[in-house]
Amino acid sequence: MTAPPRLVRVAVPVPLSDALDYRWEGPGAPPRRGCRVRVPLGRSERIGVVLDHPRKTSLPPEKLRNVIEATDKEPVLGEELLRTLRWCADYYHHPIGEVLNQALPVLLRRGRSPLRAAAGPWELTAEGLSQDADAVRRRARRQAEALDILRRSGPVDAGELRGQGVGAAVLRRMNARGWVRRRPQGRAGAPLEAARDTPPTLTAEQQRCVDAIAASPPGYRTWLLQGVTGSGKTEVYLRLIARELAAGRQSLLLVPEIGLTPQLIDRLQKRFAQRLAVMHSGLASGRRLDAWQDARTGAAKLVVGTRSAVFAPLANPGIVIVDEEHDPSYKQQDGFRYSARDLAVLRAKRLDIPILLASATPSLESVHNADRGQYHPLSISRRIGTAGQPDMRVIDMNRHAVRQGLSTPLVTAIRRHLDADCQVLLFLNRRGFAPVLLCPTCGTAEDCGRCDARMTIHAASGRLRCHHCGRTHALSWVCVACGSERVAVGAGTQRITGELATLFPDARIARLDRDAATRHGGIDTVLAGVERGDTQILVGTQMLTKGHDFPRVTLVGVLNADQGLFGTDYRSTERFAQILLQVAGRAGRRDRAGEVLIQSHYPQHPLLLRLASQDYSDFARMALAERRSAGWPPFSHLILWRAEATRRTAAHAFLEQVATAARARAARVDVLGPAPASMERRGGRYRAQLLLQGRRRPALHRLMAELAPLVRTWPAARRVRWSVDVDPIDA
DNA sequence: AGCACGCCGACT
DNA sequence: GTCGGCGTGCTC
Repeated sequence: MTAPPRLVRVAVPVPLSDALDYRWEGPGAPPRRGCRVRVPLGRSERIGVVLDHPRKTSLPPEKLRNVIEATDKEPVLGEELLRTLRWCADYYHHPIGEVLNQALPVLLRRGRSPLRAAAGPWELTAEGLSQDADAVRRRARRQAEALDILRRSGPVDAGELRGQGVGAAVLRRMNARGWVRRRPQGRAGAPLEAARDTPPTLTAEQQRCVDAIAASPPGYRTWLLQGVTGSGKTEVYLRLIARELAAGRQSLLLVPEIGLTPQLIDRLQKRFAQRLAVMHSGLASGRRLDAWQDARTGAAKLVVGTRSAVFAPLANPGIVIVDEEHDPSYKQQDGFRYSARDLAVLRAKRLDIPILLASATPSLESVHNADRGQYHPLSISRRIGTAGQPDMRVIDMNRHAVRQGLSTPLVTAIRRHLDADCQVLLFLNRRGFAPVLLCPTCGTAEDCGRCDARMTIHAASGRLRCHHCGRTHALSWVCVACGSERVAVGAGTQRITGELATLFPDARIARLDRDAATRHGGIDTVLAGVERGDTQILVGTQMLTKGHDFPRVTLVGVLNADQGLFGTDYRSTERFAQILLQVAGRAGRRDRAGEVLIQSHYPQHPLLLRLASQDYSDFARMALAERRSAGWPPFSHLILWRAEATRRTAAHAFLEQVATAARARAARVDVLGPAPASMERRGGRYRAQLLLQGRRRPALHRLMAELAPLVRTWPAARRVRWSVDVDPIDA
C-alpha cells in the first residue's frame, strides 16, 4: 500500500483558465494556501501560488509533476486577498494565474523573498566577520574592500557602499556566501516627525460628512461623497484617515494618477509623514516591494496608490477611500481589465469596513447605486471660501471672429483677467500644432499609413506624428499627390500657445500636455510655475482636469467643446460632462470669483445648456433617464470581446466564431456583432468587437464561464490578439 | 505566454 | 548540406 500523493493546486502565470495540480514530495507538509512555489511547466519553470490541497486529481498520474521547491514559509497572499482574487478571475473571466500574478509586486513574481527586500543597510554576518580580508583580496578585491568597510563602520547603506566602489553585484555574491546580510528595517517607520501642518477648521458640510461616517455603526458601508470642485473633499479624507490612525487601523487611499496629484501626496506627507506607503507603477521594483511589505505588516498606516494598490495587502484595515471615483484610469485597459473602484467596494465589503467614493462628478453607476439605496449619499455643495460657483457662458463660434482657435470674446476676457493680475487656464483636448495637414488643391490630408487617423503636425520638432500608434516622420509642406503647398488645419495646444504668445507678448505662457510633461522637467515644473504665479496662461489637455488647486486662476476657457458633444459610445455624454465640470472647477477658488467660457459651434446644444447650470446631479438624473430608456448600463450589463489581427478578416472571423458559440448558449443575453472597432485600423492591425449585453449579470456570467475557457482552447484563438472586457468603459 | 516540434527557403 | 521562418500543440 502506497500513500496517496500529496497534491497542491497551483495558479501558474500562464493564460490557462484553471490552476494546475502538482505533487508535493518535499520534506514536511505541503506549503499552505497563498504560499509561492517553484514548479516545472513544460520545459521551463514558473513561480506559482498554492490555491488548494486537493484530495485527488483528474490528471493521469504519469502527467503529475513535482513541486520543485517551496518559496515561502508564510503565505504572501492572505485568505482575504486570495478569495478576492479568485472572485476577480471568475468575474473578469481572466486566467487565475495571471490575476494572482498581477496582485504581486514584480520582485515577488520573480521569486524574491518579501523579507529580504528590506532596504536596510548591509552588515557583516559572523561568517563574514571571521574572513581574512587579505586572503580574500587576492581573488576578489571588491569583496575585500567591502569587508574592510563593514568591519570599520558597522552597517552601511547600499548607496554609501556603491559610492565607495562596492556595487550591488559584489554584495549579492557575498550575500550568497553568507558573509553579509541586509539588516531588516521598517521603512515606513522613518524617524517620527511632528505634524508640519495644522488641520484647518472644517466647514459645516465637511464636518457633517465626517460625523456621518464616524457615527455610523462599524462595518461595511459604501458612502458616495459628491462634493463640488474646491469644496475640500481632501480634508474630509484626512480627518477620516486621522480617525483610523487614532484607532490604530490602516487606511487605503486610491487616487487616479500619482504623478498628477503631487499636491495631494504633499499634503498627506505633511500630515502623516511617518506612516505613509505610496504604491504606483512608476516606482522602482524594490521600492514597490517595500511599500507592499509595509502595507502587509501594518508598518504603513496609510497606503496611497493608483489602480493596482487596490490589491495591497492590509494588516489592519479600517477604511478605503477612492478619490475621483469617476476617473477612467481606475479601469485597467489591457490584459486583466479590472475596475479598481469596483474592486475597492468589493474588498471593503469583504473586510467589513466602510468605503468612501468621492468625486465632484461621480460616475452614473455610483449615482444610480446611491439612488437605489445601495450607497449612502453625502454631499458638499459649497466651496471653501467666498468664491462660489464660477460664472459659465458659452461663446457662439458662428457669431464671432476666430483666429487660430481663439474667439474674440475669449481673447478679450483673457486680457481682462491678466490685467487684474489673475491666471488663465485654457483647455484643449488636442496635443501638437495642428491635427490635419491638408492640401487645399487636391483636398487630401496626410493619413497615418497604419491607423485610420490623420497625422498630427508637431511644429516644434518639424515632424508629423500619429497619436494612435506613435509613428512619426519628417514634415513636408509639399503635397505628395499634386505638388501644391499644404496647410495646417485646426489647432492643437502648441499652436494655441504660439498664438497666445503673439497676442500677449508680455505674458508668461506654459503648456501642460503629454509632450510638455515628458520633455522639460515634467509635470512638476509646469505645475510649480503655475502655483508660484510665474505662469500667467496655462494651455493644456485633460491633464488640467485632475485635481490641482490653483488659487489664482480666475478664467477657464474651453477651446473646443464640440469635440465632446458628438461622441459615439454610450458613455461619451457622461465623460464630457465630467471633463467639462472638472475643468470649469479650476476657475476661482477660495476668495476669487471664477469665470468659465466655452467655445462651441452649437451653443444651443441641450447638453451644453444643461451643463451651464453646473448642476451635476441634474445632469446625472437626465443622463440616467436616457440610459434607462436605451437599456444601457447600469440598466443592463456589458461584456465586450475585442480582437485584432493584421488581416481584417482574421479578427472578424474569430469573433464570428465566438458569436456563434455564444448564440448557441445564450439565454437572456444579446449577442451584438461582431462589428469593426471605432478606429478599425490602428498600428497596422484591424480591430473588431463583439458585445454581449444582458439585463441581469448572472445570465451573462453563466454564459461567459462556459465560453471563455472553451475559446481559450481554440487554435484560432492563438492567431489573433483578443481580450475580454467585463463592464467596458468604452463600448 | 513560453517553448518545443516540424516542415520549407537562402546561406556559413 | 545547415540556420531559421512561423504554424500547431501543450503545459499539471
